[in-house]
Amino acid sequence: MNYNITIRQLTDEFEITTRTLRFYEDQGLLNPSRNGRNRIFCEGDRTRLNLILRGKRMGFSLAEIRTIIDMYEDKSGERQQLEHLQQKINEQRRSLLQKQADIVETLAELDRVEVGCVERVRELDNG
DNA sequence: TTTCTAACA
DNA sequence: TGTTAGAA
Repeated sequence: MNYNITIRQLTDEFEITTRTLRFYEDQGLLNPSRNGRNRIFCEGDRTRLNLILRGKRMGFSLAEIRTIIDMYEDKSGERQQLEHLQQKINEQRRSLLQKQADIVETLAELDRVEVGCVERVRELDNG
């Protein structure tokens, strides 16, 4: 039921590096138990890693992911946890849409400047 | 061989 | 997060 796996097995399974796992631990997203100095990961850690990776796919920062996961594991107040996650999702969506709009604007500016360049070159060629 | 910590051309 | 040196 409750198995222990090495850092290697976990990195192989999720295609990440040991450095990444240790980094997540440093950031407080993971806290595997220890066998002496070596890290021992259990099912809970594996589930947690899944949530971390999912959070990354949604574009959340590790700090945001940490708070979300901490709430997720806190059995009390599931409704509040879900509402918090929805709020973060909305913020993320708004942020991405804004970036998308900014890029569209920048692209349009590039087009305008390019048109100016083309016109000026024609002037030089003609006169 | 594997994992760990710590540090950074 | 990558890479790597040196230790356990």
